[in-house]
Amino acid sequence: MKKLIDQMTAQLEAAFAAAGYDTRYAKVTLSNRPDLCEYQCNGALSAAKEYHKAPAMIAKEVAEKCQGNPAFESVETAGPGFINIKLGASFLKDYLNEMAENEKLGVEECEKPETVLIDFGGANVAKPLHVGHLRSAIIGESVKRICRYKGNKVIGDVHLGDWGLQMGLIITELRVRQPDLVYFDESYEGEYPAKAPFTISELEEIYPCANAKSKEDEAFREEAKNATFELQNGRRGYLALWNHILNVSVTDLKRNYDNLNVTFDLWKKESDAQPYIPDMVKYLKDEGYAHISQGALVVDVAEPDDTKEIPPCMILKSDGATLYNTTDLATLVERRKLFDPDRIIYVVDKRQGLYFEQVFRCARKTKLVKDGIRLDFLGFGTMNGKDGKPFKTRDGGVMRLEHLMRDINEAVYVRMMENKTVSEEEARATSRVIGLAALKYGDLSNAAVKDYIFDVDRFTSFEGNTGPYIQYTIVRIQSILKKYEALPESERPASAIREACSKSERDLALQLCKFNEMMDSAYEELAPHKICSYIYELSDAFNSFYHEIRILAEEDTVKRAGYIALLRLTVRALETGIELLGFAAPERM
RNA sequence: GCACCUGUAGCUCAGUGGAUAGAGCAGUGGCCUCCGGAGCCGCGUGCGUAGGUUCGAUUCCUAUCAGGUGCACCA
Repeated sequence: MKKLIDQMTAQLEAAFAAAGYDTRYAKVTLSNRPDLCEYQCNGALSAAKEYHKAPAMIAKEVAEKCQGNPAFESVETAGPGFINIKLGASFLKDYLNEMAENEKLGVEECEKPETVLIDFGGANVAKPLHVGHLRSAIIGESVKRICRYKGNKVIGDVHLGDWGLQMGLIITELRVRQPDLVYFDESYEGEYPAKAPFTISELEEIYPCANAKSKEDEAFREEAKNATFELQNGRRGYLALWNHILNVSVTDLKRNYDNLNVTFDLWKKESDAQPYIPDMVKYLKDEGYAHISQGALVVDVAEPDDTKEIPPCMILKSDGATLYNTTDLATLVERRKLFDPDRIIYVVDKRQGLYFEQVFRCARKTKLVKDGIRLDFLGFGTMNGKDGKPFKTRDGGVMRLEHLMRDINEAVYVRMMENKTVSEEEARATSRVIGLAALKYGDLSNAAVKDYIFDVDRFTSFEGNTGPYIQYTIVRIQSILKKYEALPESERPASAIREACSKSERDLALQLCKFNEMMDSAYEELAPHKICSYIYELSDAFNSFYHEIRILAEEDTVKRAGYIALLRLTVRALETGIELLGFAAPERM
């Protein structure tokens, strides 16, 4: 369905043409003076120069060509040459009814749907998820849903970190603790036990311990490096241990992501890309892309018009070992082979911006990726505490994601018990749904690139621009709809949305019309926060309408049915919005 | 040193080459015989600074200041 603003522009194009002006000046925009008009066109101002004519004159001529057009209630000129537009009531009503019948609320799918792979989550094996992973998961999930809504084939990949030094560290520490395990016996040739020799909580304790040790103990670090090397070269016992670590971790990660309502289509891992490395390195050498610099194998990626110095992209370290770059490049090769994506979006901490710039340039230059592929780096800022510094626990440690969610749910629960007389059991269950909304909306309502301040008190206060407010509005509308459905059928005549007859009703209608425009821009810019502000404004518009109009008490049953149709559309827009953000509304709250 | 990101109201954040820059919180004054008051309706403060381009700049460009971040063998 064509965006309302484009339909307006088409009308204005006809008027500009009829008045003898170029149609490129006809662009209609949302009014920034809602007191004067709903939409506006500023083209007369810019056309003035080309036609050597006063902008007000041009505006007047164009406005005259619009008179009598049923799409408009009025087209007037104002100031130095603004063209102010109000929509025709009937046109507006028709637009909404068409939107209501459309499965996607009028949002058009991409003309050329793409295969989009989204790399997000940032999880590592054997490390618990902490707040640092929160943004990647939340933003990535929403971006995934937005891209899918626009009709693309979208693949979400967690791309697990399972192959670096961390694995060597864990293996080495395990060896210190349990030297007698068969995994360390090189002469052992039998089957290894099916059960892991550790639990997830032990694993989570082992890694930080080993990591700390490696920073102080040179010998331990060397041993860990060696273990990493042996693992990567296929030492049987280490591979078996690695498998255990992987299984135990993934089970735990899935549980955590489930709680966040975040899912992945793929659970690929760094190690999956390993088989592609030898051929890739050979190719880079044979084709003359790579050369030795300071002992390491690198590909130059600097370009003449760079404003900054871009270091070369390293393929192999001077000791011949692979590194993160190698794996990421090999992953691109793997993805091309398995999925042939048209676009890959990395949802990663913005501090890795330069690094990804190198990788992307290298991949393009060496043609490891297909021509025309879009490689997007969606970098996000840091989540800070109230003091403006990176979010920490009270004693200065890294906050685990589980604990963060538990705290939020608890805060919501406490508030629910204060407010209403819901059963404890129901409050428990509902507080999880609301807590998730508070958490996600609090994050997503900020532009991703910016650092933002995470404030539990604010997010769980449930007042103003928050996830719970949106949920509340949905619950409220659903409650009205349920009451309406319970009426006898004879009192519920069929009716579509009717022409608005009050200011608040018209405002609500106008806000609904912007849905597909908003969606397109959220998609173009990969900007979930645009959905947040839209649904907030829509909730606001609904609540004003609700306070002004007695919906169920309306005696004219056809008129009442028209209101109900408007409410149904409103609640669909809100629910679609939160669905795209990655959370849902409870039945009651 | 070089580069990137960010500077908008007391606080947390939106926003735009156009007319009078918006929300929420906090403060404050109203609204429950009425569909859910987690709500609604009021009240006031701001585009870091200086130049430039433009009919018009908070937006684009340049300089400058402040905060954050990054600059090949970590990921």
